[in-house]
Amino acid sequence: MFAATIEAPVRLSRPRASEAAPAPALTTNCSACHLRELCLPHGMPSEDLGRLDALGFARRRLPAGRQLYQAGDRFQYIYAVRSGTFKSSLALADGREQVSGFHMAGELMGLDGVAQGRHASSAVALEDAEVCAIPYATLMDLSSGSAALQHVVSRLMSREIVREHSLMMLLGSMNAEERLAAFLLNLSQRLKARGYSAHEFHLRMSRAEIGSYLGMKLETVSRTFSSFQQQRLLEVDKRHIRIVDLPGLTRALEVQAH
Amino acid sequence: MFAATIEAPVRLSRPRASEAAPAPALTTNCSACHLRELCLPHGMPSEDLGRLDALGFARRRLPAGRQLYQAGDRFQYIYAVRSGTFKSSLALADGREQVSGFHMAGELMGLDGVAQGRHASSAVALEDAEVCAIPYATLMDLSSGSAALQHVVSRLMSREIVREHSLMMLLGSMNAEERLAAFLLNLSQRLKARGYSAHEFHLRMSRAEIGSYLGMKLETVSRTFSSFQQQRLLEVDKRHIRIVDLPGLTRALEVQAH
DNA sequence: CGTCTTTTTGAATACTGTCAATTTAAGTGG
DNA sequence: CCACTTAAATTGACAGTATTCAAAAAGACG
Repeated sequence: MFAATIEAPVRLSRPRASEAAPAPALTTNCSACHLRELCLPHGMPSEDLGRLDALGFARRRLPAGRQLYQAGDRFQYIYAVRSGTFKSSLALADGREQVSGFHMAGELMGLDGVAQGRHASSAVALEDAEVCAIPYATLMDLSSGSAALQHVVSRLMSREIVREHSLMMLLGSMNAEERLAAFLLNLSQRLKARGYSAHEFHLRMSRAEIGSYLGMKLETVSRTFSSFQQQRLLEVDKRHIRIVDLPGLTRALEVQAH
Repeated sequence: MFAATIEAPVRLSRPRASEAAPAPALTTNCSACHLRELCLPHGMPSEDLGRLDALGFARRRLPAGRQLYQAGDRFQYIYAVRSGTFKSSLALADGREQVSGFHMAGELMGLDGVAQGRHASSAVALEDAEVCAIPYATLMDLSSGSAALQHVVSRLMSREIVREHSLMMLLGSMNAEERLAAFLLNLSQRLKARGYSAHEFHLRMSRAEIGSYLGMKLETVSRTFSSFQQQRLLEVDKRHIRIVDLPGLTRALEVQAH
């Protein structure tokens, strides 16, 4: 059963070419997926890939702003982003939220739910998006028969730990310029890995969301963007970013005279 | 093979009652361990516990200040703290370090190494300490035959993710007093869970290490301790801490008028 | 076309960091 | 046993960075 509080009615927009398929709406075939090198199947031998295919993960479309899951919801699925961008965030006691990550195609969400059997964070689509819903229990069953799959899952969790390490480092020891530079360079790399331009892109998140993620106020984010522009490192037009001086931006990260 | 750069010669102090045992020096029997409810075996059915016992994890003693592993070292073991306290830390490009965690009896270290096959952080004993060295590959082999063990390991990794989440929140949205209060309350809880006083304890780490962990300078840590003392929340004598007003300290966390 | 949200920018404030001096504790060696 | 050295912690004064409050401009959306 889906957790009723969050699993929004799946609005399959324009069921294109779905008449022929016998399966209920869209399911995923990992071995044929264009994201396979970025996603769960990465580094998996083809025989195990076949087993993943057999599961046929259901796809879900979400319009911009829709929540995928919420902290406290029963944990059943991990989600692989197929398209669009998500933010995940934690709620503080007093109602504030802190953004804990942004996720794009091929990245997994929801691994923090394994610990308690309930999601520890919430995930929201920042633009129209699509995910694969991977039933965790099924994945575990499958991986007990496959050392390779087991390792892949463990490695993904560990990668999440490492990712958070670097964010901690950022939050614990960098100033505003270093934080924003790190953020932009990270985004740039991930976009490049997905075949997009590393130099020019559109931010899917607001200044407030960036600030929340980086541990600074939205005004400071805005000022830092302006400062980078004055330094001729960036050209900024609202959410459209052009990295003019990539080495310079990288230096903003390295030259830390703390 | 042990990674020669870090695996210090195991100095088995006083091999007590080891003559009779055929196994090389000290090994662990999880099912009889006084830490079993806090450590890896937590929540594991007894049959799986038996399998853990069969592995007989080697113990290692470390004097204060000795490194257990270093970032970049080949990843082979995860470590369970038996006694003593550890800090784990990340090295920054410019040589600075950031403390990413403190670990005490029953807690696991090294899970961040799974991702790359190399340790992503370093771990150092803050006082004389002892660990169980758990060979990761063996643990994986074992868990492919046991769904319960597999779940336990996954849950532990996920718990690490959640733990880091809360640290991110701390670093991203709290001021100095809130950070230190959160740190002390967390320590207090963990000590209590281990049968120690929740109100009075001895810090194993320096002001600089606390500051690094909390994303503030050592002087600010010191000032905040003094401030808590003036507010009659704590009594502080160097590293000896007495929590005088636990509810008050908790309020320092909740009353965030940001 | 008006409303609402997002972003930018300015000015003043607050908090934390920096630099420096002092105290205390812990070790070292004469 | 005491002088000496070293490391850790505290405290003060000042500087610098980020936050807060406020206002205006620019888009986005219905």
